[in-house]
Amino acid sequence: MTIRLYNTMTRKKEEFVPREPGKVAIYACGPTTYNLFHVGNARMLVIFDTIRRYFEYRGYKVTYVQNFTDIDDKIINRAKEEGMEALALGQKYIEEYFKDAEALNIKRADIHPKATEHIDEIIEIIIGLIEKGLAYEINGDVYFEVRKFPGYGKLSGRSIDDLQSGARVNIDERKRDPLDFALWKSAKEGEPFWESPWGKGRPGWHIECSAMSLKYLGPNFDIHGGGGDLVFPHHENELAQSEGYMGTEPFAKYWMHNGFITVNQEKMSKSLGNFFTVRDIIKQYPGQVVRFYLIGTHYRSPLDFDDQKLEMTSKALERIYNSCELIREALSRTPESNAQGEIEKLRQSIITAEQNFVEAMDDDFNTALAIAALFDLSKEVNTFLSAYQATTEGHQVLKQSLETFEKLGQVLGMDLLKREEIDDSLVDGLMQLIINIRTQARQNKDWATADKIRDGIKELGIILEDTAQGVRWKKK
RNA sequence: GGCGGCAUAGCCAAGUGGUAAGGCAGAGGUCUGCAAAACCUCUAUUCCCCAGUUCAAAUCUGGGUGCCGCCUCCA
Repeated sequence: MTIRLYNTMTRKKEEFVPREPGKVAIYACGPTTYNLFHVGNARMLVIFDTIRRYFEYRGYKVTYVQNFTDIDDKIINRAKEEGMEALALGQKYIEEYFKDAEALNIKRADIHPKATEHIDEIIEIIIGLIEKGLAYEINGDVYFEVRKFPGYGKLSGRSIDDLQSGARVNIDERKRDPLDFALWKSAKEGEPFWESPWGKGRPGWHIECSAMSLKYLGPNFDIHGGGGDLVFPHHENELAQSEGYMGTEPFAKYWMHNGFITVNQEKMSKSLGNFFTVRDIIKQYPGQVVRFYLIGTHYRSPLDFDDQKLEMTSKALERIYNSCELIREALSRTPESNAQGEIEKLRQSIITAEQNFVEAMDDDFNTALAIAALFDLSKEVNTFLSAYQATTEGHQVLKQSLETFEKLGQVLGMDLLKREEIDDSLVDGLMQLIINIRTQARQNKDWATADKIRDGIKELGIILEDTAQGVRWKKK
């Protein structure tokens, strides 16, 4: 079985054949660091993190690079508003980035390069492009000449003429073609700058990613990813520069793009202002719920965001948490070696679950289907448990199912063995007290008091469960 | 104007030729002091509409309708 993935370049699912056997080199365009990131950004981050985890699970040695664009117009403007240095602002939001990423269980990339730390490499590529006649300088600005690169438009599936007919605004008379884009921008008064052969200035957006991906992954690396809105112009331009500079193709073997998060069916974006930051959402929902929600839909489909859906996701996830908890409770019982029941069936279910999981993920990372395999296993486990007499052999297979939940969960970046709660030690303490009082009442068969307590705290959003192993409580 | 995507139950969502996964919500039952959790059963004769290809279509083709994205910074 091999992994198949959808390549934006060919608009088809293709079999994944790595550049080097057993290794995968992935580059994903990360966010511009002028703000806290929102759910839309989170989707891209979680998806590529999951893809990376899956390759690792399948035994590949992965090199995952995710950059930060830490210098550009938006950062400069934002810095002015906040009265900060542009570079310091970029750095600040990089730090904030890691806090939210951690909440979503997004692993650190192997390398997190920053644009501002690769100015030399960028300049070197621009020089090369000018030498090859693919770029030209005008008064300290350097532009890439799209007409000189024959393949321009191949990624986004458009011709230069199509693009021009729909071009909106902003025709710079100095450019040879309206679609020519900046490789180097001369610095205006008060802007941060670096020295270059064309004077003081800073790099254009697209060239940064060419420089960083080529530096860390080399030519013809495996997967280049990002949000669907980067296909044009960002990735198209990046491709043109990189292949033009290298003189070989392809720059990247597979291009992967995720669909957008929408709000009321409209794309969530910083520019529309209809965004929710991860920082805000995780005040109400654990990061694991947010992540589970993000991978509950295939990565190329649009995903509409609202509270109700997080609520549903939270309930669904609860099902798996419950299963794992039931297993652990069962395991805490002392096994008596006797009858064997449905052990073989459960053992088979574990194998089937993992097979289905792999099959789903192999098919263009179908996380939604992969999750269904976990639900199936959850059901099998619960069924097994409902008539379980603790046995040594039974314990063994239960342990195995628990390990499967853990392992496959981790591939998705989920810790299924631990229900994540928003911590609150005061509530924990109070709950212990309340449960003790209620238990006392129940022992006295004072059902009225017991029910009054249970109904009362339910109003407050806490559910009590009386189980054979004791009282459990959880937030609704 | 150009390019691309999507349309599956009350809701979310898989499914690219073989007769509709999974989750949430809902109904009934088992269990329980009563609940909850868990388990069992049920909940789309049908996949936006119309034609066509085929023994066979949610899946392929043509034509509609509706929604969305890209063509400007955006994951």
